[in-house]
Amino acid sequence: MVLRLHDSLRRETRELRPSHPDGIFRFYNCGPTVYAPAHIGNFRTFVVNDVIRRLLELEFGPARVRHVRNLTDVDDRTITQSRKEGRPLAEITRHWTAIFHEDCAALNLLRPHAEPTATGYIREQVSMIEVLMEKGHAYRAADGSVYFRLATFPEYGRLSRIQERELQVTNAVADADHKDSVSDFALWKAYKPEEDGTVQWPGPRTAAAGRPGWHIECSAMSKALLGDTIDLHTGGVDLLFPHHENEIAQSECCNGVPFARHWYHSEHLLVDGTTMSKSKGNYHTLRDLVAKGHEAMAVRYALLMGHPRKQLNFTLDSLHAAASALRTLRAARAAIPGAGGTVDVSAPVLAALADDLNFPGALGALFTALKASAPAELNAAGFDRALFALGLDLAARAPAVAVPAAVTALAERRWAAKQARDFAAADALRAELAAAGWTMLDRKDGWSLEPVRK
RNA sequence: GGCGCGGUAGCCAAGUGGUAAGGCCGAGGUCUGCAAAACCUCUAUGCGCCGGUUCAAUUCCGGCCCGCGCCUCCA
Repeated sequence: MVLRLHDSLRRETRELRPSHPDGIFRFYNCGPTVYAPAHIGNFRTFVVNDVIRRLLELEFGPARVRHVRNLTDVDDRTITQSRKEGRPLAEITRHWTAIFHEDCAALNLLRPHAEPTATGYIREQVSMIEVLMEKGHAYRAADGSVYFRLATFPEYGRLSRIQERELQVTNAVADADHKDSVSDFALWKAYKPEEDGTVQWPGPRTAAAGRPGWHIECSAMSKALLGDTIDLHTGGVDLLFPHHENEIAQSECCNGVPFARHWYHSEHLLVDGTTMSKSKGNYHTLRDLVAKGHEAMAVRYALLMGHPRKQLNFTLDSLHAAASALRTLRAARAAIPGAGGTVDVSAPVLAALADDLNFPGALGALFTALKASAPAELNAAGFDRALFALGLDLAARAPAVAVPAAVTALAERRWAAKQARDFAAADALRAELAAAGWTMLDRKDGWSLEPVRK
C-alpha cells in the first residue's frame, strides 16, 4: 500500500515516506492549548491525525513511527485563565490536560509517543532564539522582547501565499511600537507584571526575562524530539497562517535545512452550518455531548463522516446517523464467525484511507464490502483491521444508564403477564414503559430494558 | 481588498468524460402475540445557474449566483 496525502505546501497529493536512514517516520501534530475543555472541532483535527498515525503504523510498523503532539501550556489564554481563577498557571494547565486526556481516551485516540509541553522546553526555545539572534534573523526590542525579522527570510509566505502588503491592517497590533516592522513576530515576550502575574523565565542573552512566543515552542519541541527535518507536520487550517508559516521561518533560519517534508491541514468543523462559538449557542464539547447521553464513539464516527480537507457540518442529526451506523457495524461484527472467513473487508477500506484520507469513501467501501458477502464468509481479522484504521472501537459503549426500580417493577409485571399470555395487559404495560422512556426488549429466556431512542 | 474551500436525493456524503458509492431517515416485506433486533426490497433521467468544448459533462473551460473559512498567538 502506498500512503498518499495532500501536501499543503506543494498543493499536490504526495506519498508519505520516512526520509531518515533509520526508517522511522517523524510526525509532528500541533496539539491543544490547555485552558478549557477542547471542543469537537479541535477533536476533528485530532481524530484526523489519529487516523494518519494508525495508517502510518499499518504501513511502516508500529516501531517505525514517532508521533509527537504538543501541549501549549503557556500563552495569553492560559495565563488569562490562571489570573481569572487566581490559581497558579501549572495548576490550571494540569487540570485541563487531564480532562483532555480523558476525552482523547473516550474517542479512542492513540497516545502520541511524546507529548511535550511548552514550559518543559523553555531552554530549547531560548537556545533557538539565541541562534536566530546570532544569525541576524532576530533582534531585541526596546522592552527586552525578541522579534523575528521577516525581511531576512525571503521565502516567507510560501505556505499561505500571503504577501505582507495583503495583510488586512484592521487589527491594531498591540506590540507594534516595539517592532521594526509590523509583520515581524514575537519569539520572546518580555515580562509584563500587569499581565503575566508570576509567569516568567530568564530570557535569551541580552533579552529580558519573560516567556516564549507561541510559534517558537513547536519549532523547538519538534527539533528536540524529532530532529531538524521531520517527515510530516500537521494541524488545523487555521494554523497555516501565521503559526506554521512562522515555524518554517524560525526552524529553517535556525537549522539551515528544510523543516518539514510534508505539510497537512485538516479543515474546520462547522456546527449547524456555521463556525462554532459560545455566543451562537452551537458550541459542543465532548463531555457536554456525553452528558446528554450521546456516545463518544458516535462522536468519533460523526467526525469521520466528511472528507478531512472539506468543512464538515456537525449537527445532532448527523450524530444520530453516526450512532445508528455504529449499531449496524456492531451487529455486523457480531455476526462474523471467529474463524473460517476469507473475505477481507479491510482492503477497500485501507485503499480509500491511503488515498488522501478519503473517510467517506472508506466508510462507503466498508458497508459495500459487508453487504457483498454473507457474514460467514467474512474474515474477522480483516474487519478488525479496517475498524482499527478508522479507530472505531465497537466494544466501547456508553455507560449503562441505571434503570429506576419502578421501571424494573413494571417490566417484571409485564413479563409475568406475557408468560400468562395476557397480551392485553402486556401491551398496556409496554405502553406505560414507553411513556416512562424505556423500551422493553423480549427474548425467549428473558428481557432487558433500554432507553427509548429518539 | 488578498488567499482558499464548497454547492450531488428528506438529512449527511463519496465519485467519475460515457449516463450517479455508502450511511441515516422513510416505505413495503420476512420474522415476532406485540415491540425491538436481524435480514430482503424500494427511494436522484438528477449532481447551484447560464454558456462553451466533446460523439458524450454532474465530471473539462468560461461567466454568474449562493454559502463558508483564514488574513498575526483559534484545531
